[in-house]
Amino acid sequence: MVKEMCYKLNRSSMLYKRLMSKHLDRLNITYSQLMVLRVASQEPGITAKEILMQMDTDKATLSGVLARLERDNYIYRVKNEKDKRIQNIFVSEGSEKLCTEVSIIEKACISDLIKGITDEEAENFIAILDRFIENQVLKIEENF
Amino acid sequence: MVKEMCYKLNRSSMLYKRLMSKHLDRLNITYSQLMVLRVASQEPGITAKEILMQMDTDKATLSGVLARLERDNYIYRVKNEKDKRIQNIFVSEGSEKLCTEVSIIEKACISDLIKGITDEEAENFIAILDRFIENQVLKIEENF
DNA sequence: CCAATATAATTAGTGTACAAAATAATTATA
DNA sequence: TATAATTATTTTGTACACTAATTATATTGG
Repeated sequence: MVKEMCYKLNRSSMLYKRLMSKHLDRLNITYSQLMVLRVASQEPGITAKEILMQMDTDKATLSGVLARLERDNYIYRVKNEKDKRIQNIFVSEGSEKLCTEVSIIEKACISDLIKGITDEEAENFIAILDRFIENQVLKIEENF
Repeated sequence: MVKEMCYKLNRSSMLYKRLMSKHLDRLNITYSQLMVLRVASQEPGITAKEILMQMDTDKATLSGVLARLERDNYIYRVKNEKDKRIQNIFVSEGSEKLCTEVSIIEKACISDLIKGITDEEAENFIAILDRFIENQVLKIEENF
């Protein structure tokens, strides 16, 4: 039962990435990059560490994503003078526009995915998923 | 709402892979490899094409997974004489044992994940997830 | 029979996830 | 003040997902 749940969660996640990337290709940005860009645009001067805390991803992965965002001029980084280990991250001009543009695409992209699922069902679904995720986090922490 | 669902599905999927890979590390096999090995062990002489049809993954990805499974002696491949484009896949001795061993680990690993979720809730959850996945598949096909 | 087409599988290239190690700068401690 | 520990980030190495292109073989229509 749980095995089935896990398998299907994985499958759904894979399908979502496949679907989104098809649409994002045209804008020359990936889903992961976009997620980071969104967080960064909310808080000018944010550091990699702070992004990490908000996103529960891996620091090495984030490092790569930031490098590619910088390479493609979506963000720029400024060395912090007080603490030279830190770089402050700022989104470039136009990145904000890109974010809203993507939001529109995302809406269109996911609009049909709730077909045949009522609001109540979706709510119950999310509630159970939340509990499941909580259990997963606990289990991971317990196995350090 | 759907956006929240998608985000959480991704997160749960990521956590599951993280959790499983921690346990599988000891056995020197990855989750993807295991999934393929399981399918292959069900049907001796299966071809890559047939595995693909059962698993909805990418043929290039599968090619890599099979190469690593062969490299580590979990499977071996025999050129088909009738159609030389095809290789028939067989699992090596001991792979069956590995599969059952992993099943035990998997059970222990996911046992706590349903805590606080009743059987009925899990059933409803899977039913909605199935509908959601169906919609995703439709949407992907529609955007070719 | 042969050129066009289809099929099975691999290769090359990009991006992502994660572990482990390295680097560089800061802070705590003896 | 020298040394140790911690922190922020990058680098390295492995595995995957996906796209596009390629290789090798089979099949088909003229």
